[in-house]
Amino acid sequence: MMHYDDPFRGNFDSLEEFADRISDLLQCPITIEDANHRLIAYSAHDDYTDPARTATIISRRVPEKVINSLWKQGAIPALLSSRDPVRVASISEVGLGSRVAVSIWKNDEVIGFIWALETDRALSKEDMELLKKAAKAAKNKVLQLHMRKNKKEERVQEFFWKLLTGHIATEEEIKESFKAMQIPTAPLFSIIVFRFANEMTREIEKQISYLLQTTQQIQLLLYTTDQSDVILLAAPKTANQPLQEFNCFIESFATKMKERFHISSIQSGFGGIYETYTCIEKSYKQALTVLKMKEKFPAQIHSVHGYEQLGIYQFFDLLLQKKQQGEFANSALRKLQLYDEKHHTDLVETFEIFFDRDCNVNETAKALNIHPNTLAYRLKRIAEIGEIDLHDINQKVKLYIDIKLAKYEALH
Amino acid sequence: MMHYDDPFRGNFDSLEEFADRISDLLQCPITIEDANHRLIAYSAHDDYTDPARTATIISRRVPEKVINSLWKQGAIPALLSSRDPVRVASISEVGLGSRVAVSIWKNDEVIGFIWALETDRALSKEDMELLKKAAKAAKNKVLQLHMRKNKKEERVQEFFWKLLTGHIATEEEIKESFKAMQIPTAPLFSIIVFRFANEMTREIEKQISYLLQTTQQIQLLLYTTDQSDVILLAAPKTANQPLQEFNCFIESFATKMKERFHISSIQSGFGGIYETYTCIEKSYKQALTVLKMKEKFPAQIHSVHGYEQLGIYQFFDLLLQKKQQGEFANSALRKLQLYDEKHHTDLVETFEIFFDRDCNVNETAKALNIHPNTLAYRLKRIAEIGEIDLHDINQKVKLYIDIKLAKYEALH
DNA sequence: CATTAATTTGTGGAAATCCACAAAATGATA
DNA sequence: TATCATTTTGTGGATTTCCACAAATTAATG
Repeated sequence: MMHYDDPFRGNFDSLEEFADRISDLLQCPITIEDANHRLIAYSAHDDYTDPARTATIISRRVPEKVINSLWKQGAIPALLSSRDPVRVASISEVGLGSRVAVSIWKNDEVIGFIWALETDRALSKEDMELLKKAAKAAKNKVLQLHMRKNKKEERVQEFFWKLLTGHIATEEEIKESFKAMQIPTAPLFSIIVFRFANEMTREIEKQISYLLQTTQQIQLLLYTTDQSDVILLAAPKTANQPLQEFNCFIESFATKMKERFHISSIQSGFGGIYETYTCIEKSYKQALTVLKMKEKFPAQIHSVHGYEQLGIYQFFDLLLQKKQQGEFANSALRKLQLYDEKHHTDLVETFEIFFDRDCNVNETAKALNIHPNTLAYRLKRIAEIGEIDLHDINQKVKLYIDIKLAKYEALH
Repeated sequence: MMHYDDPFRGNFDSLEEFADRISDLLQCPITIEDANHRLIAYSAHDDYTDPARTATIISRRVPEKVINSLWKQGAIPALLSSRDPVRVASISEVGLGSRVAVSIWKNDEVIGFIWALETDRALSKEDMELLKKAAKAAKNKVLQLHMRKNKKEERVQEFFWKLLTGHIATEEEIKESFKAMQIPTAPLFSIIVFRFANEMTREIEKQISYLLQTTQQIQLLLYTTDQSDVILLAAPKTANQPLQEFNCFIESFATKMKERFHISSIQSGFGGIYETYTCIEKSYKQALTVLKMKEKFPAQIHSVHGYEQLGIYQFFDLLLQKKQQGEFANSALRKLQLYDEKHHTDLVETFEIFFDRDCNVNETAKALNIHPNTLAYRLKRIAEIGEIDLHDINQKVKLYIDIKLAKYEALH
């Protein structure tokens, strides 16, 4: 094998040609990916590749389970923190053979990776050095793609915000724009919003973007950020159980953010699942409603992400408006509140928890740390003082909603 | 028809002559009233007038029920706020044909009205302009009368309608009027509405009036009728149990009407109980809401008269609006409805009755004429098919409300 | 501080609910 | 018509709830 000072000096028409060159020099299959593990180029003269590489080439991106393994096992973190080649042991569970990888850098940012599969021999020190040089040489080629994508992204982002704010009126106009920007369409979709505890740094944003681009649980159509919110237009993979798919995706996203980046306390919500694009604004608003309600009623609905699962809290904004106009007086609640204040009792809270627990005496007593008979006594008093019939579901539900509504109002 | 610059330039000996002049120009019957709808003058050359006009001329005042209709329908408010002619669609219930009216102004005060009946043709733009000129020309003549009668009290019924339609803005103004008309005031009050099955005859109206005047269960402040409704402004005798007092009064009123006059099937409702008179309009609307809800949900709330006792049905109008905008999708309900339709089952109804009966298994089973175990089985199926947790009160309440709301929508 | 009312906890038995299982009835389908 | 899945009804026993009563504790008041 000959070693020039710079074996990649020449001009290459395409990255494919470049990949083939590396492959020739190292005598092993080469794959080049962008920062989001999308396939950019691969060498063609190879007679053996492992299942992971095959799948990557077929789907033009690295399979999610492979990415996950590489994260867990530490390869990707290493590549993101060092400019030196990294050897990756084989991971048979995901069909990944032993390989060496190096990251492609532009200033302080990773913009891609080169992978060299060790088919029949381990790469030597010199080979590793060569690979490192290759990464440097690939920089400009990859950068061009990167730049192009960035420019396109900006246009797309603006378009997305138009959708979110309802500034494109007709379905056709939207569909045309989707086509023009080569955004895939989907029969069903919803807006997902992730809300972080703090405003995101450039760094975190990149990591989130990475996670989203590489997920395969849902189909990501569009994506943008707004201060501490990450907003997605996402489609379920199948039309069968969209709610569950979204929920799974959200859960796993939160888990990954925690595991990989130690970012926890992410709140999330998604709006209604629609089939017409003019509903995007509505879905976005509903997603925001979910987040708002989670903030106000963390105990009741922390495990809920979908607008539909909000249940009665869906219409609390509406009710609050009316309530503040002086409608919906509830003298039962007023009497109970008065009594509570005067006698330092907790009748209102007792009823609230009682109803929260599906009117189950034992559970409620446990939750309140009181004897079941005490609860029975209190319920009797609630009926007397509030002059309500605790077997009349209408009265009960109204009182419950009014209690929650009062809480909601107080937190406003 | 000739159009002078001012066709009313000449001097008229009387307003009758003036009315005839307008009638000649517009080729339609003309009536001139003062601000209190007392007849001042009318044209004589007409061969057709509608019942409302006939009655007005005979009694020298516009019949109460006609005034009431005009308030409710918005014609009088429009005339009081604009100097332009207003077209009033015919109101057949009170024998009022289509007409155009214009108000007569002195500075910022309305001192009278001119009515032009559209007997066989609609008035043109030019005719309307002419009418407006006539109103200006009539000012001085009417003013003379107005001055003479200025001190005379406004008629009570019209005042009541102003209150009911929210056309008196300030509390003080209302209080002054109460004093001026020697209507007693009360610290608390509400609007009660009785709705009869048919429009009331003069005879029945007299009997009702008698019953109301002589009751001592509540204090009757004001009283009017509107087609088949009797509308009261009533105050409780004591501030202690106003709700109960109203309920008792309503029950006993219904009983008496039945016993003495064999009139049954009276629906009744009363609005919120307030202490400021500016809430009269609100209380009236709430009373009407009670009646509307009783009509739609007779089984649930037939024994309820007060708005507060409506419970969750208070906000059904609000929710329906949102529902029709495509919010509040409930996939659980959709699945259950689908299943019911496909398999001729009654899962939705089962859940509805179950929740109606406070989730009591035995009672529900009895109500549905099924074995308690059958109910248990159905509930299990409801949980499975609707994918809901029957111990999650939020999901249950939401499903219940959505079922009732769907019923409400269907009845609309 | 004594008294009284209101609240909490404890006990036990009647009533109900819940649950598992089985048998019977019904309905759809081929 | 036979077959299979679904639905309804029945039975019995473990568990829970409901209710009445009583004792103990706490709070409020003069």
